[in-house]
Amino acid sequence: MATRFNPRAADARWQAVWAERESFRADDNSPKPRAYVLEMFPYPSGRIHMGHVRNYTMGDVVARHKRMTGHEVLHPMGWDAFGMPAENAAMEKGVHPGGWTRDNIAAMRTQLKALGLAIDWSRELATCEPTYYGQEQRLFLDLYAAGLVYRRESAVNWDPVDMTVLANEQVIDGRGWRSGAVVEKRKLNQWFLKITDFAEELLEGLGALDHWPDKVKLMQENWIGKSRGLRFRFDFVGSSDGFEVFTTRPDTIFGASFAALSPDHPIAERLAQDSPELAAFIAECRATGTAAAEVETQEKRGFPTGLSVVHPLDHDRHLPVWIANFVLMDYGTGAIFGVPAHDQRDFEFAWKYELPIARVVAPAGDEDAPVTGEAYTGPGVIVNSHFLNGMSVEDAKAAVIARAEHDGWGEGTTVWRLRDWGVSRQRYWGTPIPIIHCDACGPVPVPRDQLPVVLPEDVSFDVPGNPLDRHPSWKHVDCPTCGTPARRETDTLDTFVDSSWYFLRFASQPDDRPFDPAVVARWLPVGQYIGGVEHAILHLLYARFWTRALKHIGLIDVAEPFAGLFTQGMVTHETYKAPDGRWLAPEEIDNGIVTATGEAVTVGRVEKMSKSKRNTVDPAPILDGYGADAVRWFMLSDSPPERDLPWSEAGIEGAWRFVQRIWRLVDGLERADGQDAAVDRKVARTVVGVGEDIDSLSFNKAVAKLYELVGVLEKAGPSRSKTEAISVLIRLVAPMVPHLAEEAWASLGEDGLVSDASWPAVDPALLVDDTVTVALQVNGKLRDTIEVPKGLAKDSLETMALGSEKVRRMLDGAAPRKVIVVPDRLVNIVA
RNA sequence: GCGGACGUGGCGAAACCGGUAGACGCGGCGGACUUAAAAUCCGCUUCUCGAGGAGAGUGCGGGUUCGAGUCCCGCCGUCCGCACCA
Repeated sequence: MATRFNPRAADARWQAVWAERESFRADDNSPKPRAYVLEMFPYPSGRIHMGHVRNYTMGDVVARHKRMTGHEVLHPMGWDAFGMPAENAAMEKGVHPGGWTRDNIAAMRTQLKALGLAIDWSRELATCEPTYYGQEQRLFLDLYAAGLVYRRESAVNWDPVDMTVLANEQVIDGRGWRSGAVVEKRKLNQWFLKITDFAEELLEGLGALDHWPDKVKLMQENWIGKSRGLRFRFDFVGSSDGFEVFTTRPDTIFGASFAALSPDHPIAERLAQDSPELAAFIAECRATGTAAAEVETQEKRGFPTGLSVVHPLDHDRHLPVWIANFVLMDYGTGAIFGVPAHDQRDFEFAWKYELPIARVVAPAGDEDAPVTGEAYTGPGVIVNSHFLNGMSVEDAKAAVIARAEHDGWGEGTTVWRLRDWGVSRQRYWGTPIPIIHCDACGPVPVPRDQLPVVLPEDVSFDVPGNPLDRHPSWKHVDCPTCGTPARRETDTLDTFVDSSWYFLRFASQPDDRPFDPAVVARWLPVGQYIGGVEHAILHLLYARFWTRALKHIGLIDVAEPFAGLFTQGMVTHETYKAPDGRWLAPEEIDNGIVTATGEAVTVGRVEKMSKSKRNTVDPAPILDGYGADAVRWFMLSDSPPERDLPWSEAGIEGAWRFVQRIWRLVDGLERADGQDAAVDRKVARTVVGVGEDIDSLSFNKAVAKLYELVGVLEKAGPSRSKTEAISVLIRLVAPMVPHLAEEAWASLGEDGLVSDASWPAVDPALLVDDTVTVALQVNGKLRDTIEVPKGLAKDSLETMALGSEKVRRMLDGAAPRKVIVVPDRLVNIVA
């Protein structure tokens, strides 16, 4: 009597067995080779979404496969538990961020466990617990002691209603995303980490990351933004006073027709004190948003200071000094020289204010052609430039730098786009910065024996602003140095700090320090890290920096935290619209009709699941209905893992059918003797192929090979080969559909758990085919195929090809002009 | 604007080093089983014409080659990242 695989019963049963046996506990002292498999830990929003399911399924397949191939596997899970949503919930619902977060963690832990992940839950951590963030405070103080942390005044986006700092992404059209209030630029004292000290290292280090996607490495390279150029000093006419500029095009120095300062430049601010017009201009520049695309369309504007500077290579030439809205204070020196002929921004500026546009670079033959319409940025030879004339652009750059250094007015230098990492957040739900401010002693680190600095529980969110700042007692402490009354730092750390070292804490979590370096050394670097591309820059760069900083101060011995990185695609879904244009959720629709109203539905593009488009699918009911294995199988099927995966009802149905097909093979197995060579060969090829596909994370290809094998086994008659093949099949699918695999393993009467089984061995002889199919082409077009023994000689193949009836018909009596024979592949006859 | 990726059936996709394009899955069509449905099984499913068979075909236009989805040149389109970076 045929039965069905029933995930409702099986999933929970096997999950309980794994938990009880601690099957996935990682042993720090194991003699086996180690594999650290990690997926980016989730923010505990309250429910898992399909993106989590896909991410953790992929990691789980890798982890389980590594176990089967003899590795000691570390595959942990934790919670990126600090951050704004908890405070927003507190404000909206009046709940405590801690309670809200911990409830969410409990709910999501249950959901993740229902996926049957091979996780070492004994290492679970949450960044919002003092046991974690207290250790983070230690690391922060270590970096502080090493001079990698500093404090300075910096401009921030300030929301005057919510009384908080906003990230650039939270400023929409110049207004706070929550309050809608017009955002102000404010200067606040903020803590910074000196990531720029590591710019060169972080850039160079990318070169050794062979198992990272090129795309991510390139994005980081661009973000770090290394530029070589010349930094030099302009003196005001008749004065020894002046300012520095930076350029990557010193070769165009004779084409300069003006100098420009950023509106935020100290000289501009000084001049503004005596000039209300300039002060007004600067205020206008600051008012217009620095955000996004509006910059592109924004007009170049300037304010003439009336001052001039001396050209360093021609003291008789004086360049007017402008304040210009397109000069950024935080790149280079905040000042430039303008070469309108060869820089598009300078060109637009010069055009508007009628400044000279002098060509100094020209393609051959165009030496005297004026530059019109747009700046010329192409290659060429230097012209109109005294001693540079006739040089290439590259030679001229070197020559000008050499001259500047020889004469002492400038030097070749490197400028970075990367800026130091501001980590201060004026929020409650984050790691308290372990610093005490004393009027007499300045900022003083909290003594180690007073760590952790724990967040107070009794806080309210009924008024805007930082609850830590207005808490009646928390911030009032005595100075650790002089004992006089002092104040705690009330800012908390950016949550990216929390996620910059959690992978170290997973490897080792002693009570009295952040980690044991010896144990960390055994596990790190992470062998395979998996997560979304949205973290390609910030998280992955910060984690690289933090790891390097810890190595720099001697706490660990690894420089790069993640040896292998994989960025998976999103889970997408069709979108639906009602006739009136409102978005419809999938469950409101039946067969192209809105269930409630009978209206026709317009099916829109397949897009990333999002609340606004209402095209999300909650994994929970799907897991209930189909079980974990069908969901996992679907997540691995069809789409390559780096690409988006369109979710569909039909797709999950297909996965469900396949799970049952495997079960029927096991359930309906008739044991018999006798060999089936074709089955043996197919099995051997599949074992090797699936193993390779999992190693390269090509899960969709592994899935296709498994479908093929199942198809072959379904058609094969009973034999010893088939019986063994089914046992092999179960081991091959075990990383993907572990519950079914355990159930089948037990049903087959195999020993122990399939989770502890080894990956099947293969007889290499079975991988070699003794016959091959050879294609016969005439003029490159396929006309026939022949089965021949592998390795058949060229002349035999040629003879057979010319003997083919279909080939003869195509040749129509004509003698072949040429015959190309590729043994074991094809014969091409050129007529 | 700069940088990058990608473009293959109705859909998701495969195709190792230039060598039988479309494996595998979804959907669709036809059939079997059944009182019926579900489940399951079998066959067909790139397009065009057709009895067999033939022709076309990997975004478009060229090129290299006995042979191009794959290599080269030029377009077009989609997506992603950065965005006044001197």
